[in-house]
Amino acid sequence: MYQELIDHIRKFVALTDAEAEVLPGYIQVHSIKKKAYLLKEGQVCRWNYFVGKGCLRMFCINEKGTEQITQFGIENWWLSDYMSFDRQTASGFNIQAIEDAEVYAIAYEQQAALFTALPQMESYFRIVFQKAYAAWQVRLKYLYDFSKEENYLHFTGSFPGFVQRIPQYMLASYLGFTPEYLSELRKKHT
Amino acid sequence: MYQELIDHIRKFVALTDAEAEVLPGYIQVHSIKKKAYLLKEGQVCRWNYFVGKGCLRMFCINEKGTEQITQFGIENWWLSDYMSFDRQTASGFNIQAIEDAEVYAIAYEQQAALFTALPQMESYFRIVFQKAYAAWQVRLKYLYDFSKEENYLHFTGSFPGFVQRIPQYMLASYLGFTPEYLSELRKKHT
DNA sequence: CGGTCTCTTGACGGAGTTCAAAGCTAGTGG
DNA sequence: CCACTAGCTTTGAACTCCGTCAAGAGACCG
Repeated sequence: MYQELIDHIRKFVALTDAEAEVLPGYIQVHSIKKKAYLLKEGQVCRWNYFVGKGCLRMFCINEKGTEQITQFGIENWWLSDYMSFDRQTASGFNIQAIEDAEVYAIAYEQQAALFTALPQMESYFRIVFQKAYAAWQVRLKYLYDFSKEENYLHFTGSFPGFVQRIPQYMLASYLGFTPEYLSELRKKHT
Repeated sequence: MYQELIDHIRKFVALTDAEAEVLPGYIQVHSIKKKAYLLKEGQVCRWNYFVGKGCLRMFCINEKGTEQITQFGIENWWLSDYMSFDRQTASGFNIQAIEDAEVYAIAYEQQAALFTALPQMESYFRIVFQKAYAAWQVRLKYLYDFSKEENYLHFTGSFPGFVQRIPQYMLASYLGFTPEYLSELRKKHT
């Protein structure tokens, strides 16, 4: 319990065992069944989630009524709609479990208290967000620089294990094209 | 001097006048001429830049040899290649001034000392990065959800003043299409 | 002024979408 | 543990958005 989170925090900042015991006062554990929703479009996003086990997806519904996946959340990754979370306004996203999952969740109202109790958590999140933003810059470079075919090859080459965990149509949605075209690419590349 | 930066910091955390006087010990001011480079592909990114005046662009060169703009940096915005900055590895990006600019720059080696001297700066950057990441999530939603035409209309509608500051071909590059197609869109929408 | 950027125009081509239908797979209940 | 069904994946044909290429017209700076 809390072990995945504690391990992750200790990769970036110091945290004594005594301090780690304080975490449950500010961060909850939620067990999520496959297909359950952690956030629905139109709601105010109350939680910032850390994935301990399992896999989440974040998506929105476009004007044609199809789901558009923008992010996956896997083990050791923080996921939330940060615009909605930060401003406590209605979200334009959905977050759903695509496997049974165990997540650690910080409520919006408890965030400030956590930073007061454990100031190094402020530092931890500074580092986490900086790295997440850095990863985004790289992702955007690929998105713009390469064709959809090249993006597919790059992604499957980089995360072969992950690709097998999710249905093809979700991969297609994440990469920004149709399941039909993905099928064509798969045939082409044996 | 330092006023734009101090004002920005004070939007998010407390900073006394005495503390503000410490900033020049850790953060430098650079005056940049139009077209000058702040970072070139292949270099290690040493600096994290805050734009006080002027406008920067971040771009990479794709395999066809054309420039692909991924971000602009305008007043009150932090800009850097955070992957290269964080890991001190070779960058895949260029950063260039597209107007004469005045920027505040934190060197990689001074970052830790700044956070020790002014712990609230850690909190400030946590907030800055969280908001930048939130803005990215929204940008990605638009990128995937809408056609290039809709993206063009949305961007020009949202930032009419900014669009007039930059050449058309840079706008086309940022939005992910060709100057020729942008020209077509402009004609179509009077 | 003259030359180099920048923007426009139009013809053509191709990457990727849409639609419809058929084949598969996996979960569920009996 | 099997059978049935709903959801997932594949196929193929028609179509369309947008890129490429080439050439000309402005616009800006020295």
